[in-house]
Amino acid sequence: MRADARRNYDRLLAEAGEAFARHGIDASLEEIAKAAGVGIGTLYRHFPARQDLIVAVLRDSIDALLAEGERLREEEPGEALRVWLHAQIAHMATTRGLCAELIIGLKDPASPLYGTCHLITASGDALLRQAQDAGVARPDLTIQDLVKSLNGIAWVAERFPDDPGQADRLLSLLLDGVRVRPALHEV
Amino acid sequence: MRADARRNYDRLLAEAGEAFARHGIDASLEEIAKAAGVGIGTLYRHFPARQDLIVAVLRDSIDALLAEGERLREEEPGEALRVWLHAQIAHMATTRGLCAELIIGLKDPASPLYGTCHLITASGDALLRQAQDAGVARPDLTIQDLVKSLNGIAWVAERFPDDPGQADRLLSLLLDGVRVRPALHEV
DNA sequence: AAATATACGGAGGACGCCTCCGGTTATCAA
DNA sequence: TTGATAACCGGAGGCGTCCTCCGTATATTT
Repeated sequence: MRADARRNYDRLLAEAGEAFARHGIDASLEEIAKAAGVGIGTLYRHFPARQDLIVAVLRDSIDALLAEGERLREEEPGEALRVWLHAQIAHMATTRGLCAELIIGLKDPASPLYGTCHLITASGDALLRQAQDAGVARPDLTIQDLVKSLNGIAWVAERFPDDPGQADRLLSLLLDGVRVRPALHEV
Repeated sequence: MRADARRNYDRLLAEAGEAFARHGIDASLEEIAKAAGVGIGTLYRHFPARQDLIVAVLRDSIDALLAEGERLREEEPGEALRVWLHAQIAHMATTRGLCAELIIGLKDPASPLYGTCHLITASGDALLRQAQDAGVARPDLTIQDLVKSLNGIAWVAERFPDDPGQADRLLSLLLDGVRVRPALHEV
């Protein structure tokens, strides 16, 4: 990689991080290029799709999340799952529109986010299974549905930025359910 | 209202219904105007904001939903709530992007959907309270959080059109919770 | 039939995405 | 040091969408 290319790549990454944080993940790519002092063509050469830019920006925080998932396997299963869920929600709350992008990455093998999303899912799957084996989580629940519910919660919370407790309340509801007495074999 | 205006209004409504059903609620307004054989200016005069068009298109189905809510007050509380939740989900699944629009209408008093959304919420509130009084729904749950969860589920399901059971599974999960034994006073 | 209130249409400015290619520059070999 | 060349850069331009504005046309009324 040529030195000038590297320089531009780094600048773009920095400005993209800034822009995503400020304007959400749909920030204007032309703005990002301009802020990086680079033509729009250069941005597209380095990051052919918006998702490529996203994965690059998020790499560090996602690595941290995966490490946390690893660590939690040593904890008490029920609590480990709860903490993991909170961590996921908190991460998605980091950037407006992120949950929408992640849910696309979850189902579209062509998305640059596909691999990452499935690593996260696998990380959660281990914790869910532990909880199920310990008898503290419904045995018929799949990690796919759990992750989707999580995305849904993050999506909702994103729309109520004035209510900081929103995501936690919805997550608690998901954990405990609407019904007072759960009826496992009713549905 | 002048006769030609009325004619154009009706045509726009019909074409909008068609377009929303086919392309989702973000369908191009210029396309709708063209399909109705009308200038874009005419569309904007009749429906200054996209939401005005949406409420007009949805009026009938929402009236039906409200009537159903009314009817359900006569049923057994727990079952009534469950049916109502399913009906809401089914309605949102009608049009791609609808749940996103509704959740905006829920919080923004300036939105043309505000009134409608709160009528629906009120309708659900009656059923939730009945269920709570009957001891079959968590007493600390608010209708606001319940409706938001519903929107989240609809949003997720919208992204998995190939999985028709998606919404129902997530709704069941919401009803019964992740945990096997709910811990009411734990959170 | 004339007057008037009402409604129509689409040009045009703004913005965002993405492609394409003529011009520039870093790098390496001689 | 000096070409040669492969790699890289920039932004104009085509496209689609939103929304506004105002000169023109037409329904309605007197």
